[in-house]
Amino acid sequence: MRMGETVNRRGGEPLWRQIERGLAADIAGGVFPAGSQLPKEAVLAARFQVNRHTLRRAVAALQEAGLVRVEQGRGTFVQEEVIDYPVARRTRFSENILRIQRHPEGRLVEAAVEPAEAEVAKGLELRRGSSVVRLERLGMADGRPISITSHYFPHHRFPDLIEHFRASGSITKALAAQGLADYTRKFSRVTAALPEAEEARLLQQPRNQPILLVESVNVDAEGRPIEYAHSRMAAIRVNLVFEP
Amino acid sequence: MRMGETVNRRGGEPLWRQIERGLAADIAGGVFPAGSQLPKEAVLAARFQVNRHTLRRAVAALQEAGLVRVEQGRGTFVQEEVIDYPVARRTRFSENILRIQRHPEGRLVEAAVEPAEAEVAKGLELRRGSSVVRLERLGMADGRPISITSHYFPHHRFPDLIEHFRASGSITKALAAQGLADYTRKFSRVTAALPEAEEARLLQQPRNQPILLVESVNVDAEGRPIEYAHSRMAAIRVNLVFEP
DNA sequence: ACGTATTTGTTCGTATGTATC
DNA sequence: GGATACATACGAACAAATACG
Repeated sequence: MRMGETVNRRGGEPLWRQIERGLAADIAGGVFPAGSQLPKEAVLAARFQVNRHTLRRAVAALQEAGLVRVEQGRGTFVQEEVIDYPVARRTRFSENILRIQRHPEGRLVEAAVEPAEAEVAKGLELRRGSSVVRLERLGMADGRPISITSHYFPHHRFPDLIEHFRASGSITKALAAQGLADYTRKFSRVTAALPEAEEARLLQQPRNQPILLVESVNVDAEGRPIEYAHSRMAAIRVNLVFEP
Repeated sequence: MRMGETVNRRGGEPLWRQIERGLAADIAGGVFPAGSQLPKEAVLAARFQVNRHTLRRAVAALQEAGLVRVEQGRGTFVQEEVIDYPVARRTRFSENILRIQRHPEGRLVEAAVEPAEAEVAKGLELRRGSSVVRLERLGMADGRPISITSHYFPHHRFPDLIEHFRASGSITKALAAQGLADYTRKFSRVTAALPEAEEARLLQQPRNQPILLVESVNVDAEGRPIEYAHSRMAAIRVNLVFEP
């Protein structure tokens, strides 16, 4: 039998507090991994041999402490660790993730050359319909999906970007290979929405948890826009941190 | 009978385009105010005396143009105008709203002196339980609620802040009256969530539309934290814009 | 937790007008 | 005129998401 499945009814310590400790230990110990669903209240109550009310008191304490998230009608979930994702003048995905001591990974979802939509053209200061390179990328930290980003670049300036990206797996390196030494963030525009089915699937998150929408433009040393990007980030896993 | 309720089947112009113009005019004219729900498809189709497909084609065009938002199972809603709320080193609510040519308003929801919670204490670099002033404020632009913000200040440094705020209605002025000439934003941390019932009520928004959570710290000229703030902003109405 | 009603989304099929070669 | 392609319009049925008791 696992630790924490019995309660001491004599020790003077409230039962719910013992259960709280037990569950907290299970979460910390990886018995219930981050993001996973806890067994339903009735099962846990039976396991600890207490009334459901007592169990609920313990879960309420865990929620207060930020360890779990209770969703009415769905269940109780282990709260994921939230990543502080820094956004500054020089914002590079891999560097950012490494900076916070995590393992970055990127997966190319799609790559294409296509005419620019209105938004993209505006961001890149091109005429609508101009040829742009689009890279669709899933960003991960420690194996968990963090962001889906659509990157757009002017095609005339970076004609072989897709090949370079495929070779290096890094946008910064691909841009360097195309002759761009450095670039900086001009602005970021942030809002939130509920994800489309496909976005929720890629980000491995429920559809009723919001995502952060980040629109941004990067410019070269002369201030000319070289990238327009549109990111969707899992809000349960990410805090965007802006330090001026 | 109102204009735009009949279609001309002879003029050569597609029916759906006439309907699109009619609805767009109704929205612009305030017949359907921002945020309101349009009559359901069947009703509109009957009103224009066309098939539901034809009506849907018109609504699709309106959605493409960003005038409405269609939600399966709920209905079609007039899209609210989105405010670009700038966040920079010097971020002042009223100045920001004025800068984007809108009329700012603030309503004090609550004011109190209380012991600091863990988060607040950390942000203000105080010991937990230290006395802090809390101002709960609803920010509005052109009469529409934009944000609910909990402002926290060290009580020992600003003992009469509440009175000064009640007198001037401005945090900047109240701080000035307490001897603080200027302050700047140290960082902003952004995430998103679905609103509590009370938050949705104050922000006059549906509970299934996310809010932006902004945690921020302002510091004085010497870099000492003077304000910790926790904002909840209606994501359908606000874009946060960060320019480094 | 579950069923029912409401509302939008999708997919058939059919018919008509218009522009092009 | 005829053949073809395409956009427009209507009808019916079913699927999917949501709201509500």
